[in-house]
Amino acid sequence: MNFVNSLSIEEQLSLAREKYPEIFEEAGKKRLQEPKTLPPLPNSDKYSIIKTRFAPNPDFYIHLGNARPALLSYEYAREYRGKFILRFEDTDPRTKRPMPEAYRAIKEDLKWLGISWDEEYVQSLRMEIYYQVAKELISKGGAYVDLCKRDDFRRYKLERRGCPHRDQSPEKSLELFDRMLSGHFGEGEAVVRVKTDLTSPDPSLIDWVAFRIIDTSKYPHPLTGSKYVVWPTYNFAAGVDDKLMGVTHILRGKEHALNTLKQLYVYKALGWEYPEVINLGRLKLEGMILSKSKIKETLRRSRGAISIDDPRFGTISSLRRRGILPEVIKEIIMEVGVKGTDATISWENIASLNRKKIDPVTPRLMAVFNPVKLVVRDVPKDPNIRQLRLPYHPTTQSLGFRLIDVGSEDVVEVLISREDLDILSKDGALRLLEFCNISLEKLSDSIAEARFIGTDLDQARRKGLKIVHWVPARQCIRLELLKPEGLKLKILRGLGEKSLLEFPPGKVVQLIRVGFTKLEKISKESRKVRLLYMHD
RNA sequence: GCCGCGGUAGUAUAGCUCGGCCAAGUAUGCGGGCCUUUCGAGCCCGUGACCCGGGUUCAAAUCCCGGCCGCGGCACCA
Repeated sequence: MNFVNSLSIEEQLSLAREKYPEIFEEAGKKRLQEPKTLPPLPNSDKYSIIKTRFAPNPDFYIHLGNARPALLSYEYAREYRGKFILRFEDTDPRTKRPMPEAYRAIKEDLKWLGISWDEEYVQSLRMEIYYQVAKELISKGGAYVDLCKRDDFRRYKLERRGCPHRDQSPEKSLELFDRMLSGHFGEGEAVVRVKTDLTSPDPSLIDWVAFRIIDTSKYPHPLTGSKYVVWPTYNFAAGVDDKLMGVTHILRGKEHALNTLKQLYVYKALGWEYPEVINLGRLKLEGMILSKSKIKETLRRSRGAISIDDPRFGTISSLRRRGILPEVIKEIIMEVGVKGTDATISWENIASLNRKKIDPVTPRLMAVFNPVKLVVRDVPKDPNIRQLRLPYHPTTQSLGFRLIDVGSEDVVEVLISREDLDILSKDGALRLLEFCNISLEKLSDSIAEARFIGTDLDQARRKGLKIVHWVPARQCIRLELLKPEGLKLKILRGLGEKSLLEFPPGKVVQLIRVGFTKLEKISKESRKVRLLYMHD
């Protein structure tokens, strides 16, 4: 061995090749691409049926970051032939007030992502269950009702001492709990605390709050109104539900890492076993807003001018509007994988995946921005030349074709973009895509004139002519293209083929040499369309 | 302040558990070529990374220690 390492790499390789040729054959073979698969779940054989869950707070719409735990949880449940649960965590009617339409919107977004669920729960409808468990926990000495002022408790905690209520009997706490339930206490006057290790180095862990009082006459819950005033905190409700619902594997954002430790105290006190936990890193979407609070603020500031599916947001509805296929989102999330590292998803990557999928089935049309008029002389008055029948896609025949008639006048007027006119003036000639080759005759501020020199594509190739898109001046429509650029939303105005009017709203079309776009609004009467720019 | 997690090309990821198949794979991006009536797609070629410093070892992306950087959490939000 020592001898081997004293050789150069080349010498080592050739020596090894001589002695063990089979190793090298193996290595050459496994270069093939493998599809991305999920790593196995920890301790999956411990459970007879694998159960995962996605537990959003319906205080807002979900975004790409939420799609990570949702999609992975769902995929795992499927792979292990287990069950997947959807659970709405809406136990804070005060600071995270549920948004009534969010329950529905989240389900819609999940369905669009291809996610279906076997069970559905709403926590605010399970209050009696939490009360029940709380009573059990208190009787077992795992929790107590604390009447301390918030600041007083903090002092006890920082000194690593229990507050006076900590040692009161379970009976006393149960009695106080009943008084909480009956509405005897106001906000901040009483809480249920879970007994934890007082010596924990992390003070936030110590005797955390499991229930607090929320005055629902002031902050009614959208589903239960003012019926309840004692509300479980996230850690209590989620922890208890995961056990009660038989969840075996929890996939959630790493911001919950500490919560696992908190909930463990409840589990220990009740003799439960904690599910397997996988903490996931956060997702960012390059150049887009994902943060709930930022989206809300932007929405508020726009005063109704923009909506939740604004293309600058990373919400699921925005990606859907942007024409991104759900399977692309799925692929990206599978690619990012099951781990605690944060990832910044690049828009280029999403666009590339999406493009490859839609390209073969997307009609291609022409539209011109920065249009300038170009007069073409000497175009033969041959219907074969002047009446064009153009396929929507060069290889996908089934997409059909459209007719472009450039008219029968002596001169043909077309519009090309300002940038392409520069090409014409520089090269002296170019090819109008699918139409004819032209050479420049006259160019001034007010007029651009060219001459027909043939329809032959091979001629254009031989001459190295650039091929540019165009629209006929006599029959074109106005269009507006909404294009997100960073955090700005630009509106580009241009002219396009009239056959754009024939598509239904929501149709994705490729504007040749511009990019993929989605038709959002079509007005046949005013001969105008509005498109949303998707990606190159 | 305290606690936790993580660091492989511009971006994302494979490899790290069990050190040698890694002169580090793949996708995207970028550069070039071919093909193609788009600046799209396809095909081919190229570009570019193991956070830093020590240690262990014949051998370290992989194990150990220290540092640096990033991210997350923190007390009646979820």
